[in-house]
Amino acid sequence: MNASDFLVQERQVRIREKLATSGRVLAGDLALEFSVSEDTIRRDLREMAAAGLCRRVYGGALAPVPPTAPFMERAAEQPERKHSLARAAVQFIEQGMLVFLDASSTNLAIAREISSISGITVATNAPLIASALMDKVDLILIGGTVDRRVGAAVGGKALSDVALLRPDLCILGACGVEAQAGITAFHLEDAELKRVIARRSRSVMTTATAEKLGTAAPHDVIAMAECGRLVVEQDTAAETIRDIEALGVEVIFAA
Amino acid sequence: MNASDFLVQERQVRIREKLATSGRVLAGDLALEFSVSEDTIRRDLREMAAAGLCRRVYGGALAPVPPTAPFMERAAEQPERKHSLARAAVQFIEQGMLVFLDASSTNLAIAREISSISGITVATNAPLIASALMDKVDLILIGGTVDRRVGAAVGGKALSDVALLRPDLCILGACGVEAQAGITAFHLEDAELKRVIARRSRSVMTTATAEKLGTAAPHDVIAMAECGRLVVEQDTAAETIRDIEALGVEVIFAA
DNA sequence: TTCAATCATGCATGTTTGTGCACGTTTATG
DNA sequence: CATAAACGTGCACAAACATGCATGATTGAA
Repeated sequence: MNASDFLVQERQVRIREKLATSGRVLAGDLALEFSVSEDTIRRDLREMAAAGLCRRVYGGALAPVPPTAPFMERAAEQPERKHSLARAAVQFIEQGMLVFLDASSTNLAIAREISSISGITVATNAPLIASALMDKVDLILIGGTVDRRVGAAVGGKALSDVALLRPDLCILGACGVEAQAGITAFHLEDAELKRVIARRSRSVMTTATAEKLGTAAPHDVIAMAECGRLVVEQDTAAETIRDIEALGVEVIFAA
Repeated sequence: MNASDFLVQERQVRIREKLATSGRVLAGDLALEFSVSEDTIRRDLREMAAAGLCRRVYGGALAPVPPTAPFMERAAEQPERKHSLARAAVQFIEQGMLVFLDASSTNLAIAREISSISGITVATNAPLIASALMDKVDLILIGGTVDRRVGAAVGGKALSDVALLRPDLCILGACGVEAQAGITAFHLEDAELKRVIARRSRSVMTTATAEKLGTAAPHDVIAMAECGRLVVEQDTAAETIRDIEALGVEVIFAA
């Protein structure tokens, strides 16, 4: 049947190779190249996307954005979903508060949303978030060596600096959120900083888009139970929510 | 259908790149470049604007600059003049250097220009400059309380942090540059920080657009003679240049 | 071998998405 | 005020899409 017969796995490996080299792939081209129907290619791509090996787009697929990519890149990904999470999160910020905003694309959305509130102070280790807030609120910049992947200062200097703060509210950015593993970061230094500031804060809050929920990442930050509030999307699986609420975490639904 | 077919996402990424480099984009040009109708381009731009990735304007779009400290408002003023100063200044940055970039609109232009150089480390107290450099160079962020007028950290914390650095090159932003008064800042804390970092640097450089030259501001930073190099525009008055060169400062003309 | 179960695939179906065009409105500029 | 360019919107159409189903190949146990 297959003129140049490929096993499914072979084909998908070839697609991955093409993605790695050119960064993009068209369904039509692939169908022609492997002499299968576009339907089959689409099935492949769907499968691969589910495994995080590519990003499905209309017409083909793109190389996956590495989760360690500068978080600004990810800010563009699902703006309206992040925006609704941000709107929900911002409601917990009250006048007079000292808020710590961790580095994350959703927190950047929060920073943009924050415009209306006055009389608050925000501390952050992320230059992009700081830029967005500079002329809106009183701002404390956490310095140190900037990690390119995280997009924020995370070194020893940053650690000792955040240890001087005592925020009323800490909004963590998370790589993954899972009932057992807790809130996770991508590397150790980032996790360490998140842990320190979270422990020093009067309350801790996190936002989680669907794809982050249930994801376990290598380094945990704090146990789920230590996070007071979690903002999730409306259509989040009821089971996931039950697991998290069972730990005493207040789950907030974004509009 | 598409002669040089682009996926939608690819096109938008390209537009973002163009925006990042040139700061502006015309709908007509883009339509031609990607061989789609202007309607499509407009839809893209509208979408991107909704995500905060650009600002829609009549005829095209501009790079997003929602935040701007007072000093940054001037960044948009005469982009091409600042750009040429920046190009001239960047040539003095060499591989392996530790460069301190002070808060100023011209320094933001320098940060944007710096893309090509590799193997350098930049330290800055300005979030906007840090944002621009984040994924280009090794970055040291100077923390502290951010002064809204300056657009950078200038408090006691920032002061003690810069005292730990020993840059090869320090590029100062100036409110005014005058042979007698020297390089001046707008308020005391800013001046103090500039002075400390300038004294600690192996070499000091400043850029001055025409309107800054000869301007005396309330607080001086360092005497003109302590500044090794001054980058000025081509059409600067010969008399001004003579006064400054008389103090042993090397004057560089921007192309 | 034989038969059933599983799998990959193509095709037909109805749906969604991106795009261009026509229309009337807004905007910049002389 | 006049004019042309840029604009937003509704509409139409084709391409890309998801899904269900039929088909033929492959596998594994009887």
